[in-house]
Amino acid sequence: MPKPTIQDVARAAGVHPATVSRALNPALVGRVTPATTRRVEEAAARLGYVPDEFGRTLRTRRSRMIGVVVPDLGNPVFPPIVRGIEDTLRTAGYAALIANTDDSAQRQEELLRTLTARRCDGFIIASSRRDDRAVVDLVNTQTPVVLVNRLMDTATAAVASDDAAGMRAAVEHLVSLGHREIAHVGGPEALSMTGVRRAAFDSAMAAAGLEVSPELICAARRYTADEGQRAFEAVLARRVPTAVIAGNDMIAVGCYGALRSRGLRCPADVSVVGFNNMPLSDFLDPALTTVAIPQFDIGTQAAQLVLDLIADHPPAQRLVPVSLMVRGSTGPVTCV
Amino acid sequence: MPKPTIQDVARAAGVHPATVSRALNPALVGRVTPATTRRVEEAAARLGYVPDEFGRTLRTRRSRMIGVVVPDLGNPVFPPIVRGIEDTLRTAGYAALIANTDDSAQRQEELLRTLTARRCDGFIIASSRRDDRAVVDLVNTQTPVVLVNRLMDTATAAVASDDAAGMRAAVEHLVSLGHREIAHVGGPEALSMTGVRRAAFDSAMAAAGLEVSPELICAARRYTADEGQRAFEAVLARRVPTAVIAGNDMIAVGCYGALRSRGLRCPADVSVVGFNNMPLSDFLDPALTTVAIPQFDIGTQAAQLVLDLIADHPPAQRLVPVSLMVRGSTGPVTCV
DNA sequence: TTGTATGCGTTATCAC
DNA sequence: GTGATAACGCATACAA
Repeated sequence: MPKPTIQDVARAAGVHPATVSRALNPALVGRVTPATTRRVEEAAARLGYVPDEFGRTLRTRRSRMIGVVVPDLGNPVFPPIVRGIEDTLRTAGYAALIANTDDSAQRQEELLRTLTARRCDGFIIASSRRDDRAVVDLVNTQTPVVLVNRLMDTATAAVASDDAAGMRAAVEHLVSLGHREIAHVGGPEALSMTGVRRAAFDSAMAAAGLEVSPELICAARRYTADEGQRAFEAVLARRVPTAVIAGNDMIAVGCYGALRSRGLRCPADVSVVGFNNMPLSDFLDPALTTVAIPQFDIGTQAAQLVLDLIADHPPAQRLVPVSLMVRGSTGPVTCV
Repeated sequence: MPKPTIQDVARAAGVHPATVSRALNPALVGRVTPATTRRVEEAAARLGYVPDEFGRTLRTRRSRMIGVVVPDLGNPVFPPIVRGIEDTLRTAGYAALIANTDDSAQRQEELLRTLTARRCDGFIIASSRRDDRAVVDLVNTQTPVVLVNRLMDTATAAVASDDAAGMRAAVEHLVSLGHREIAHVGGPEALSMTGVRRAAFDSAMAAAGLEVSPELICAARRYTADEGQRAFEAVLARRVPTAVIAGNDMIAVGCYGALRSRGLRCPADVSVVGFNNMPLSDFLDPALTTVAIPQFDIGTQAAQLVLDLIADHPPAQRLVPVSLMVRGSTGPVTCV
């Protein structure tokens, strides 16, 4: 038997469909007599009626769906964020439509088109390129958009980790261990996060009175272990630093690989610091010292911000605090 | 300006909306004159018209959305599966609506209700309890359902890893290293996967001519590192085996923790084998020997199966091959 | 308090 | 080959 509609309930309760709609709408309590309400509720329960979100969307022009755009769910930092988003949205009666861009601008544009065609009420975008026409366009059409880990301008809602503070803490930690030759392996230049963390690295180094040596800086082509390894191997071929700060934990894992492939030990020869505190980073070999960002919380806040935008609140920005998790991958400089 | 509708395109092209629909439908090529088609396509391009999936759903009664139900996206084994699903669905013009159950039967029931209210065309369910009324009901209503890692009966489409073969390979590997005292830490009894892997363990042990000692068997309350550690600590308090096979990799990570907390070394004192080959399992300390299941591929196949069901193919079942990844967490029994 | 009428965007089905 | 029409399920402004 097909799913019962509001019509079926109306027939069963001997009332008009509109009355069923009102009786079942908690916001309209008092506009229907208790007796009628009870009859309707009974009929609905008996038939197993669940209001069709689709019909509701059609009428209200609200789909209660949020498009969630991430670079790659396979990167362990994103699942906790997505869970935070999903839990918060579900509690509010919303659903998340998740899409992966693999950092491709073209793919992202397609996805946003598709998600728009599905009438998403808003977007949470955790995948931000520097030249993000598609996102700018979206914001300009008054669509609720929340950026994750990117502040665009004050008119756009966003939640981001305090990367500058994190980078300072990382550099200070390494300096306190005696390091002065500190490398940085960032991600793809096209992503805004890369620039933010790179700039944070530069100023943290300057604040510590250290020079940033150009030959100790490089960019992985993606935020993955493979590309991180390849990038750091290029650095090591030029000069071996005493420590490296990676653009994120996956790149840090790649740095582990690069060190191994050259017979260097971590942290005895080179200390490694990651970024994000992704799941399992504490179980790596060695356990990774990393700048912890509150992943689940970032997801929660992003969801809350997009719900706020939908409720016509002005766009807000949140900078969430980070903390350095000191583990086994960093140690004092060993004299040769 | 609001999103253009088919009406706007019709006006701009000087034709009827129905003609626009036909002209833009690749399946109906030839039913509209080339000249008209070109006029329509030009108007659509000029206005930036994208057919509204919502209106289409209303009319065709097909939402092109698939509900994807997983226990917890935070478990590293699921993101690759979900990516396989999502990539395949997107290529076919479908979208994935993802929901986490946290292994709660009640939550799963709610989610299925919600997803049904959103008119999902089908479901991929990777979260299967033994007593899964909600899923059985769903299947009975002729809704396309694909189970992941659970075979229910021959009438239900499913894709599962060949856990029996994997468990045999794990036991044989340990036996070849001289192990005879092999423990098993499974997951919650209520989940079907737990029973499957437990039974596979029993028969693999029998096939190797080994006794299964009841005091070396136990069940974690969840498939997490914390619960795995707690469960294995209980085993260790009774008797220390020379090896343990975990119900999945997160439990194996918990076993690492339990060994450490008792001052035992892996693999010198106790060898550990995991299940799933989740991301980063090769970067753990020590690198985890584990039964590898083709996660992305499982997702791809699950998506294909649900699309097949929607296309009215009969339900198919796929048993995907597994392979044992031998790494640092297993070694020969050391004589005391 | 309840019933009536309407429209959301699209496409299948008919009629021309 | 193209136009007209109806229908999908619901919520709301308006009428009774």
